[in-house]
Amino acid sequence: MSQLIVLMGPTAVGKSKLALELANSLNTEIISADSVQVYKKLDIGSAKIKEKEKYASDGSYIPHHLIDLVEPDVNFSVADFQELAAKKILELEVQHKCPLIVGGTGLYIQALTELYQFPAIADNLAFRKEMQKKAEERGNAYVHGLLSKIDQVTANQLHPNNLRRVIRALEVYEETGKPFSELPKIAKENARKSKIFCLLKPRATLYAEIDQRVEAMLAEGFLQEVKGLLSAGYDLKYKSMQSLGYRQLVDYLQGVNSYTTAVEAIKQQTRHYAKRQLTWFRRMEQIVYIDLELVKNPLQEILDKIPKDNG
RNA sequence: GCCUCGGUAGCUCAGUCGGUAGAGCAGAGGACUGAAAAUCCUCGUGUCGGCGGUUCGAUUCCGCCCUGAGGCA
Repeated sequence: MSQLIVLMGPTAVGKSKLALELANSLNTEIISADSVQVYKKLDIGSAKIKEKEKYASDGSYIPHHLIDLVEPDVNFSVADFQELAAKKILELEVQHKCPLIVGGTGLYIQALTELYQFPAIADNLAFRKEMQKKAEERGNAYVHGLLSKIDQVTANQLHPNNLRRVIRALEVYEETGKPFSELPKIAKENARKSKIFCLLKPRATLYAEIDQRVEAMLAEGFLQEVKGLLSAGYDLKYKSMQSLGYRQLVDYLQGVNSYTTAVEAIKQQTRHYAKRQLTWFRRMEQIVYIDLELVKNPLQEILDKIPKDNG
């Protein structure tokens, strides 16, 4: 089994372009690890690569996988990603191509590199709703208290206000009969080696480029895209539409916000998001950081650090 | 020239009946196992425009000056 090559980095840092050249050099294909690009029709706002852009500088076509998997009304999850990515990785290995994972969704990447194990249960939406209602009626602390009774360890780790995850832990208990903290979490015995590269830029540069990219998306017709999605019946109740940029433009189109407020909010929240991504990356182990402002030839730098016995 | 209201954290502003000040936003740090572009937690010292006066003590009261907005001539 070959090792995984991972190229990650915060939003707007310039992953996609470098990924094309890297994939070409390694004679392989790209597996995207992006929680929004999995949705069809969310193109401009997710900065999805266009068909005509999937060519390396020497003209070679680079296939991209795990993009456009489901319609916007399907709720896609990490577990889905993990399963599909594993399948795709296997397919590439059969062709003696080393899997190249490219993306910014930390959880998705870590679910792959650390082989997270997820309990084999279906979403219990009714249960979630019920708990939500309890929280509204009796407070977050009450629901957190319910968790304390059946799983003190997880309860201690979760802030009572982090309702979403408190409810999830309760749901897992409801479905499996076991406390969330006692489930096996990582399948270490099957762990595969991975070489992880993280692209960086100084914070100020990154933030300036985020602003520019938001403007570029709007110039490209982001608002039209959101209008189209809304009129096709995809609204904020779907998680795809709760993605950055989409939700703010929906707010504008529904009269909640002015256009300028919406645009400013997109920029701000994208900055916050980039910061959260960096926090996530920082905790991952054995990351090779590539500062794009310091490294002259990032492609070469990466290639030099990939062990030759690969693939 | 006169009158009125302002000048307090990077921004918008609150406040101190005189005991050196606090919110929101921005920004920073963190958590994260089936919503993750989601969700959640933590972090606020700044010549309180300047110089004087009164006072044990002034950002707060008084005077002058600088400065912004509006009004009257």
